[in-house]
Amino acid sequence: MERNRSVPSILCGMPRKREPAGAAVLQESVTSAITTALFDELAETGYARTSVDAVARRAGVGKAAVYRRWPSKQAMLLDLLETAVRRNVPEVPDSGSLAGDVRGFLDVIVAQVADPRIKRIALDMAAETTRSPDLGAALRETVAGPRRAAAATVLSRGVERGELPADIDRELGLDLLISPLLGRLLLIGGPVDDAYLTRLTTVIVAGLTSA
Amino acid sequence: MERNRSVPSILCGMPRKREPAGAAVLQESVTSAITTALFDELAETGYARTSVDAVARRAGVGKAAVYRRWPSKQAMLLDLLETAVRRNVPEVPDSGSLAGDVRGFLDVIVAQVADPRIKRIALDMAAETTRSPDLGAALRETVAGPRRAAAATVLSRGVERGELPADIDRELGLDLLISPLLGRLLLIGGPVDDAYLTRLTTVIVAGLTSA
Amino acid sequence: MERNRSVPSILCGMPRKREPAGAAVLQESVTSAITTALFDELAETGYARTSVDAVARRAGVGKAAVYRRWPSKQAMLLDLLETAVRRNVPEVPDSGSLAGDVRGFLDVIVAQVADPRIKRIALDMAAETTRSPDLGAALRETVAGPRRAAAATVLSRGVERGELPADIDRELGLDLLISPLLGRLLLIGGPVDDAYLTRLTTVIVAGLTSA
Amino acid sequence: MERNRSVPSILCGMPRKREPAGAAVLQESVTSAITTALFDELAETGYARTSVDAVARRAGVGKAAVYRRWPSKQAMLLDLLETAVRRNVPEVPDSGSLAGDVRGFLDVIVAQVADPRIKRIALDMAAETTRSPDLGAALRETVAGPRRAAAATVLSRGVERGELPADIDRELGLDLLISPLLGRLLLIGGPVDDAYLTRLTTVIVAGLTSA
DNA sequence: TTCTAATCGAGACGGTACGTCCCGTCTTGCC
DNA sequence: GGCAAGACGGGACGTACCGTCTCGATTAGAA
Repeated sequence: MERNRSVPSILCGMPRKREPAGAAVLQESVTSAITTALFDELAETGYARTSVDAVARRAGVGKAAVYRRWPSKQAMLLDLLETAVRRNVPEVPDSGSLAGDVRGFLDVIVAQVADPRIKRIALDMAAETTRSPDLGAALRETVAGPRRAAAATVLSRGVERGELPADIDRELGLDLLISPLLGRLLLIGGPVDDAYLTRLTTVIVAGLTSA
Repeated sequence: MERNRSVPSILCGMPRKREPAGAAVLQESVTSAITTALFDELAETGYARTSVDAVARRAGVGKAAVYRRWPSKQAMLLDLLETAVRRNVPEVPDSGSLAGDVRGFLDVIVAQVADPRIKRIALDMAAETTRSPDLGAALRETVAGPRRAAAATVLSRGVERGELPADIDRELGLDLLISPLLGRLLLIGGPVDDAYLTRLTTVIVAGLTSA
Repeated sequence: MERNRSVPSILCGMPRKREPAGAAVLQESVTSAITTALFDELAETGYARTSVDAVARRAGVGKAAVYRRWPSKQAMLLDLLETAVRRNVPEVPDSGSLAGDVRGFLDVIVAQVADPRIKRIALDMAAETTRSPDLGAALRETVAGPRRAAAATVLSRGVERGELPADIDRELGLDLLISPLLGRLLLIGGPVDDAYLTRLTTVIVAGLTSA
Repeated sequence: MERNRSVPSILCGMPRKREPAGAAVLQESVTSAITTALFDELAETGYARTSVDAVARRAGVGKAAVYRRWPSKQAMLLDLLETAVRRNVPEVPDSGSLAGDVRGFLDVIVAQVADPRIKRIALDMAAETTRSPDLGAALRETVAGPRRAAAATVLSRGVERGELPADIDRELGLDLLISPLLGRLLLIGGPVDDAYLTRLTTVIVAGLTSA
C-alpha cells in the first residue's frame, strides 16, 4: 500500500490502513501496466480527454484495479506527476560563482520540463489549483518546495561568497530565479536555447544583485 | 452576427457568412443571458465541471441556442476569455521614467488577472495549448500579442530616454517584464502586494539595464 | 382558408375563421408545393421519420407556411390522407347481381390501397386512433363512412333483388365485405390477385347469404 | 442472457455471445424494472410519445441499462410485443364441431387483443412493417405464424370430420378465419361482443363450406 | 498443505453530460 | 398581411465516461 501512501492524504479520500491477516497485495505488474498505459494515453490524447476506461482497456486491466490504487482520475494523474518530478530532484552543484549557479539552476528547470508530458500535467495541475486550494497546497509542498529549496541554496552561496548582499529579499530572489524561465516555458512558449539561457542568466544576476 | 465573427476561425467550425435575404438573427438578449450564466457557472463550479446543460438551464435557454453560437463547449469558453481579456487592453501611460513605466505595466497585468475567473480560464487555456497548436497560435495572437506590444512600448520609451541601450535584447526584455509577475500570479501563487511590486520593479529595471 | 376547413375541427386546435377585412390569402402555389414535398418525403422516409423541417426545406418554403395551414404534423398528414382517399370515392356500379357487386366493391378497395403511401398513412392513422379517440371518430366519419355507405348499397341491392334476406344483419354484412380484404391488405400482407379476389367473392357471398 | 437471445437477430444489432470468463451479467431485476416501467409508460402516453428517458427514470435506472439490453427504442418495443404475444400462444381445443372450433379460435384472438396495449403496439408494428420488410418478415414468423398454424388446425379438423371439402383453399380459409375479426378489432373498431362473435361464426362457417 | 481473503479481468450499475435533431412558436425584413 | 429564413425553448436521441458494485477465477499469505 505504499502506492497510496505516496499521494498526499488530502488527495485521497482515505488511504487504506490494512494488511491485517491473510491478506492479498496489489500486484506490481498490474500497477506498472496501468502506469505505462496512462503515460501512453496522455501522450496520445491529452489529460482532459484521457478516460479511466481507456487506460484500463489499454493496460488490459479491470477498472477496479485502477480505483483500488487511486481514489480518482485526478489523484492518479497527480501521483504520476509527483513521481515523474520527484525522479529528478534539482541538485545544483556549487560552480564557484553566482552566475554559474544561476545557470546551473536554470538548466535543471529546463531539463525537467523538457518532457512535454510533464509540461501538460503541470499546467493541468496548475489550472486545477485555482479550484482546489488543498491541491495547491499539496503541489506547493511536494513540487515547488524542493525547487525553491534548491534556489535558496543558490542565493545562500551567493551571500556567502559576498556576491549578494546579506539582507537580500529571499522571496523576491526565488521568484526571479524561477518565474521568468517557468513563465516562458509554460505560458509564453517561445524557444529556450542556450543563447537565451545565457542572456537570461545575466539579467537574473543583475536583478539579484540589485535586490 | 458579430458574435461568431469575433471568434478566431480556428476555434469555430466555420464562421457564418449570412444575411442573404430576410434572415433570422441571433438575439443579443439570449447571447448575453448565456454569457452571464456561463460566468456565474464558472465562478461556482469551475471550468472542468461547467456543463453546457447547466449553463443553458441557468440562462433559461435551450441548449440549441448555445450550439448555434459556438460549435463546442471549448469554443464557448475560449470566446469568453478573449472577450474578457479584450475588454481590458493594456494601456501604459508614459510616466516619464523607465521605472514608472515598468511599474505601470505590472499594475495593468495585476489588474487583469485580479478576477480569479480570468486566472482560471487563462490557465485552462494555457494547458489546452499543449494539445492544440492552433489554439496556442490563436491565443498568442489575440491575448499575448497586445500585451507584448504594450511591453514593447515601455522598452522603446526607455531607449528613447536613453535609460536603456539601443541594442537591448527586445525578446528577453519582454520576457523579463511579463514572465516574473505572470509566473507568480498564475503558477506560484504567493501574495502580490504593493511592496512586492515595488521591489519587483527595481530588479526588472536592473535586469533590463544590464541586458 | 378552405384548406383548414377541410380538417375536422377536432383535429385542429382552433380552425381559423378569418377573411374579415383587408386580409391576405394563403397562396395555392405554396400549398401545393408543400403537398408534393410531403408526399415525396413520405415515400422516401416514411411517416415516423418525416419531419416538418424536411418537408418545408424540400418545398422551398418556410416552416411557418406549413403551420399556417395545419396546426400540427399529424393534422397535416391526416388532411393529406383524407384528400387522397376522397379523390377516389368508392362508386360501385350496379352489375345486376350480388356476386358482381361484391367483386366490384372489392376491386374499389384494392384500387385505393394500391398506392403503398396510402397504405402507410392508413396504418399510421389506425395506430394513432388507439391514442386519440377524437381522431378515431374523425377517421370513421370521413374515411370509413363513405366506404361503409358504398358497401351498404351493395347489400341493399342484394335485398331488393331477393338475393339476400330482408332482415340481414347489416353491421355484420358490412364487416364481411370490408374486413377480410382490408385485413389481408394492411395486416397480413399476402398477395391479392385476381384469383384471390374471385374466390374471396364466392365465400363472402356465401357468408352474406347465411347471415 | 436469454433476454437478448429472444430478440430476433434482425431487430438487434448483434445478439451478445458472451460468458467468456469471469463476466458480468445483465441483472434480471433491472430488466424487469425496465419492462414494467415501459408497459406503464405505454399505457399512459402511448407508443409514439414514450421516451427512453422517461422509461429509465420511471424504472429508477440509468439510460445505459436500457441501451445495454436493446439497441434502440424500437427494438425494445418490439421485443416487448413479441414477449407479450408469445405468452399467449393460441391453443384451440377440439370442440367436436367446425362451428365450435371456429368460435374457439375467435375467442382466442379476442382474448389476445383485449389488452389495449397489445392493440396499440400491434398496430404500430404493422405500420412500421410498411417501411421495414425485415421487420415484417420477423413479425410474420413470430407473431402471425403460430396463429395461422392454430387456424390451420381448425381447418384440418373440419376436413377430417367431413365438414369441409378436402380440397379447400387453405390460404383463403385462413384469411377468412383471421381477417374479419382482426380487421374489426384493429381497424374498424366497433364493439365485439358475444352476439357478434356468434353471428360471425355462422358466416365464417358458411364461407368456409363454400370455399 | 490447506484455508481464506483480497486480488484479478470483465463489465453492469445509476448518473451526468455530450452534441444532434426535431417540434411548434416567434421574429425579422422583403414583397 | 403572406412569405422565406431561421432563431427560440423544450426535450428526446444514442454515446461516452465517471466512480461503484458484483461476479467467478486466481493467487498468495497464515495456519
